[in-house]
Amino acid sequence: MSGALKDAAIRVERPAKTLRELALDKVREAIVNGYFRPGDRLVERDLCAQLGVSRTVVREVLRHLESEGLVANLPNKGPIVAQLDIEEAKQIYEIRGALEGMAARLCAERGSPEIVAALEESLSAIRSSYRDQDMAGVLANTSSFYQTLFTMVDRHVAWGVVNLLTVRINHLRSMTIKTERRDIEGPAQMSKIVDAIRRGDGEGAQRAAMDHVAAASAIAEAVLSAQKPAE
Amino acid sequence: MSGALKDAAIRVERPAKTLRELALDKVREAIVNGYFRPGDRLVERDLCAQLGVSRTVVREVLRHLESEGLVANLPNKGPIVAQLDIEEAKQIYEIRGALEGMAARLCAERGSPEIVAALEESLSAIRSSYRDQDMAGVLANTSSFYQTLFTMVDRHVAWGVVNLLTVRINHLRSMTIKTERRDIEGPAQMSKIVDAIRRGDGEGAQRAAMDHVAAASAIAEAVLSAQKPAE
DNA sequence: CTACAGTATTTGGTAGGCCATAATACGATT
DNA sequence: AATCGTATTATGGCCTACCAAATACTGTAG
Repeated sequence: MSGALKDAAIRVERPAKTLRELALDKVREAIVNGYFRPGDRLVERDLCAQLGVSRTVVREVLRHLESEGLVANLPNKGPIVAQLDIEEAKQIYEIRGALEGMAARLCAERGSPEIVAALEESLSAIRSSYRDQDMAGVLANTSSFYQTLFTMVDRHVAWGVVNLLTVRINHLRSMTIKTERRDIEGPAQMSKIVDAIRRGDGEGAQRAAMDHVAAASAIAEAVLSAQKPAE
Repeated sequence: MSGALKDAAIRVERPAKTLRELALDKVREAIVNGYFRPGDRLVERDLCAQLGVSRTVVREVLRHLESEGLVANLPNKGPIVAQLDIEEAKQIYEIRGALEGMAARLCAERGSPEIVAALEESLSAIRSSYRDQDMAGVLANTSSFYQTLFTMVDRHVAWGVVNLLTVRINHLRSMTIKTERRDIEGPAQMSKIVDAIRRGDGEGAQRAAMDHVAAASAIAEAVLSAQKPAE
């Protein structure tokens, strides 16, 4: 999102986000990075106050988040932040494996150097974020790595699906990347994906991508089952 | 939608569902089976009148359908029924291939006879629906075939994703199943999936599932590109 | 200490109104 | 007649206020 507004720009202004979209982003973010914890009730009127908007807007936002799977609605009790159980998390990782594997294979089969270059750029950004202990940066750059994987072969729908699912496990992601040695192994696994793509090895690229999320899934499972009993 | 309401006296009328959900289903159905056509504007106040509910409800419904991809929102112009372009449809079929292939493989690897039995039941229901020219039945039973595939190995999330995507191409589905010889080839392809599962051949099951949606995708593409120029 | 009645909270849903913007119709001016 | 404002309308976005029903809470009477 660059602020391009120079010459020849018939496009004068930004889409002017509606209040609703602003609120949606705010609440989603609040959930995703833990300001609202799983199981917390999301009382409409409280949200109105906190966001400074009307119930109309809040209700639409809650509906939207509900269909994203971030919010669950107990009948006659109201919306709460969805709880992520371990089984669901595993399934989400599995689906990501299938789709990212597919995208990786397509990238390899296309065999365009631009793809490899773009992926390598993201990858090195990830490595440097790890060096700086910038965990938010790691997440963002990992995301852009995968975005490249999907969009370079024009798989926008699949990318949308992956994104939709990913928000639901976001807090897991931020835990997995902080685990021991993940700073080395994570990029190494992703590097394998890139290597296979460079070789034009579709099968290998797919396997490497699936291995990467499988590893993440295993870590997530360990993290989840370690913290469940404590809670 | 069965009209079961007679006996069972206690069973008064427990809507369980909120008005909102009722309205959501109604509108979704109206879109899915073509009462509202792609590109049609969905004017809030008109919908209020047609559904007999308040704007609040209508707006929530529209938001929900928007996040399902059935409705698009033009800034400053309002919601319209989403247009399905051919590229997007192909991507949806591709994703279904990946996920249904995954599910089929898992079914084969589990190797439980109940799965095979359940799938065969759906399959024969499909065949008999074809015999009766009951196209709605074909769709419903096909859906239940795949539902079995996913839920028998507890992949509810993936099934949810497939469902989400499927509504967007529903009218394509209803056209593909009506094409020449689809009454024979469709079930034959699905039968191959079942056979592979029975053999415990994960690889084969995956391939068969992917072949089946690939065939559907090819037909859909033909149908779409045939009707586009006319329009 | 329990049971129960009353009270508060909160959702689900309704009604209606206000404002901003886009499109369209309608003039008025040249 | 063609063009250039200017009402009007339609509509989305947003708000306030209200009500009914379900749920949770609380204090009191027995």
